Amino acid sequence: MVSRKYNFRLVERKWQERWEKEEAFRVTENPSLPKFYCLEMFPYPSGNLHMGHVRNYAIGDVVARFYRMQGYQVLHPMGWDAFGLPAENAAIKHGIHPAKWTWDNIDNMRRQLKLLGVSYDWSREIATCHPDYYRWTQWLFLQFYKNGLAYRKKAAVNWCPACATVLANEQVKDGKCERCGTEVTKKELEQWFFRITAYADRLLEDLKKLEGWPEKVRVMQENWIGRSEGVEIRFKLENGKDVPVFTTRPDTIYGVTYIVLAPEHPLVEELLQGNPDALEIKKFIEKVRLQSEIVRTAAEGEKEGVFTGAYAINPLNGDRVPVWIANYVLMEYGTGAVMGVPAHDQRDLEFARKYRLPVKVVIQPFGAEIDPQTMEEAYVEPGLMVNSGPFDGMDSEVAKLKITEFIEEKGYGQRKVNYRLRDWLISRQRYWGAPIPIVYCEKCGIVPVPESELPVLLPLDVEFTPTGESPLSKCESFTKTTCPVCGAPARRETDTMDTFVCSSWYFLRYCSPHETEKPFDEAKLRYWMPVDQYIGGVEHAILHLLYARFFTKVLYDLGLVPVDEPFKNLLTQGMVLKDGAKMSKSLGNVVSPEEIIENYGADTARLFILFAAPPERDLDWSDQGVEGSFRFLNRVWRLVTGLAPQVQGVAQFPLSQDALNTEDRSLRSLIHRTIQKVTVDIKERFNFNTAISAIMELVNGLYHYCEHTPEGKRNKQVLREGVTNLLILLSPFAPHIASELWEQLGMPGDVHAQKWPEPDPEALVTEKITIVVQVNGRVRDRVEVPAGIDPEEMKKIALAQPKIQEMLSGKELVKVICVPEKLVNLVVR
RNA sequence: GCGGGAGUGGCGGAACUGGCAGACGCGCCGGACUUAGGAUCCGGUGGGCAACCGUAAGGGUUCGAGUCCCUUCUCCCGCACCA
Repeated sequence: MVSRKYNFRLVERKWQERWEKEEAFRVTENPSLPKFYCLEMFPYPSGNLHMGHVRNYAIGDVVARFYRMQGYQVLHPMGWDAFGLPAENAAIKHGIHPAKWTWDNIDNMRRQLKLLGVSYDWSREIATCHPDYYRWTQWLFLQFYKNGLAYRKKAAVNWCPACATVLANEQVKDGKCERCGTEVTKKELEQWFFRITAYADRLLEDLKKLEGWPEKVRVMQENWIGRSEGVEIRFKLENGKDVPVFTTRPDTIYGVTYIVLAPEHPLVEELLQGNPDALEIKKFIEKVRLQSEIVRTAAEGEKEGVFTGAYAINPLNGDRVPVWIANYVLMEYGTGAVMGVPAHDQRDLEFARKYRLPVKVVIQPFGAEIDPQTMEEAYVEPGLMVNSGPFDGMDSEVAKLKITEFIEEKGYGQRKVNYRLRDWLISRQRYWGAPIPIVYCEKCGIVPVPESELPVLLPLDVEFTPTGESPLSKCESFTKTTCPVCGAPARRETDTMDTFVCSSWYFLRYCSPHETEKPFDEAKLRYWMPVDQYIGGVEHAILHLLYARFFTKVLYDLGLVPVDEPFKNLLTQGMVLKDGAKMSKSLGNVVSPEEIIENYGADTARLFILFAAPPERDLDWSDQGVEGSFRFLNRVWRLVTGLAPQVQGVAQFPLSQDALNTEDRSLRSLIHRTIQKVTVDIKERFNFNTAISAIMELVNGLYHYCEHTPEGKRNKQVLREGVTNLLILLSPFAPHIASELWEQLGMPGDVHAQKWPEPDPEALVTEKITIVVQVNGRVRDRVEVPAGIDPEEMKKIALAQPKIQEMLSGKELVKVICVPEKLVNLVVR
């Protein structure tokens, strides 16, 4: 029985229920099949799906369904990045417990995801806030700790007053909190760090392996890690102490006219002893410390400094240079001290001019001369060495190496590689996160919680106050404990872990989500890892993607994970915009996925979002575009239901091309060209928009065939071939309607379980082709010729065309270019 | 400033290694069917009456350039006193 109208609500509900009941997308390891791990970044359970999610999961589902039909064992899981601040804010604002808020949100979003019809193996669902999960997050923390990769230190850290917690460097954007936009301040706190800098080199080096990643993301990570090679040189202070400075320009060392320390530099204190201006200087230091990150690190920011009264000796030429303190030197990078070379460094020049410090040129441009008195811009290019003792006359690029060698020989310093990357601050003064499994004992100090006592459970009966103070620190039943080593009364760590810790290993957990003895089963990791295709927003280019790589490398080194890179291929999708702007409540341009699904169905929503733009590009939401996609699905529905009586029960005989007439052949050719195009577009190019347009052309072609061929004369086998392939090709994009029509045609099995078709080479062969005839590069005529035509023959035919003859009369034929089976270009004068 | 990407009809976007610019869709115009059509089906649709002109602008290479090279402009994204 065939229903006439496309009732998407009925169709979608029916198939969603069936997939759920049959657990249609559940997978297990099957060593006899090739595997494919398709992963989309799991969402934070904010409560509702937004269009960005729909796009992300629609893309992922096309990939997953496609590979499944290609015969792969496809792991396609979903879960929840469920710890985080919004849950806590909801608790403060509405008095709902973060746990309840989170779990309710998860329920709602799971429901919405199911409305989308994404082919997940729901049996593998995980939530990072579940004790069965965060137990292993804690366990991993302990492994890091045992291996010296988790440590505690006091440092000036980023503090977000609004979130009332510290932040990692990666989570500060333009001096503002990446989450809430509040200006970040500095706070001196003792905090937990992960030693990601120990992996800086490998994180950088292995980017080269990630050929399946967008160049853009690799470059961003490269810049973030910020490796620079240089020399650390010790300048001697007059009190006998050494000040090491880091420079990438040892060739400019003879041009040093002063030394600058960061205001936080440990030597500052003693340098000021006995200085009558010490009070003034300390005031300056205090002022700089209070300067926000934005002011202090703005490139165009005013450089400010004070003279300490002390001098240092340049070890290479014995110059006595003043030691200054300035706001533009950062304690966190290098040694917290730099050598000032105003002639060859723009920042130093600006500083020197302001404070009337001498400028000394030590590199002159080849064939030119710059004057230190009048120069307005530092000369940073290579050139000829001058004023540099034994190195005079050398090319500065050569001198760079020679001076480095000289410094090392003399013991003035050594080569050094510095990174911009800092260690990852993972402590958060918040409640809704994985507790750091550490106990502080008066006698034993920092004591890790024994693995057997994990998880350190988050207590549920805590109080939330609007001040944002960590509820854990006030929860005595939690903080009061005994030392696991000596049994004495002890205090628990009350900070929780950055949620990025939780998301740094979830892709491993999916491989064995119910494992109770360990975080993951190695045999299963060996089967599934790495993730073959990872899909998500580019906003995680540094944060999550760098952390996840770091975790994978650490776990690889510990022998726990068989791969050292987690994500083989990465697709970063563009944003979903409305009227050219990001969808936001304040702009009032939010389109709700649930509303679209309600009015048009999930298939339409998915189809539109995949058709409107290639995945990496931003996509502007268009209500009319949605209408168009909806119209197309209706067109498919009418076509297939209309043809059903003609193709039902028609056997799929091997077709012989010879038996077909011209129309049948050309339809068959279209069918197979479509198969070819859709396959390539999904598999090799991720161009879902063009894949869908090819399917649309097939539908147009089928309509066209029917219009021009009366029912009695239609070739039922070709029609059947067309309609069944249409549904198969459509099924990754619009799975519900494809499933329903497949069933209505009486085809055996489910469409999603069909083998992905391969184009028939015989059908792809066309006997006639149209070639283009150009005169002087301009198209002048088109001729139909037999395929496989000899180039000489092509030329002859081209020249014989009346139009061409006419154009050529009275001209001299200079040259004939022939692209076989494509075009003939006649060059005339 | 440095790095990455992008500029193609009224709009979203096609065009693999240089070889018919504008596929497909939206919108618009016309026709058919209709009591009606905002449904559906069919046809048309870069500009110009034409020769011709058209892929941000200018130059170059080539028989031939949206595609390759040089110069410039605009927009988006990332990083930004990192020594």
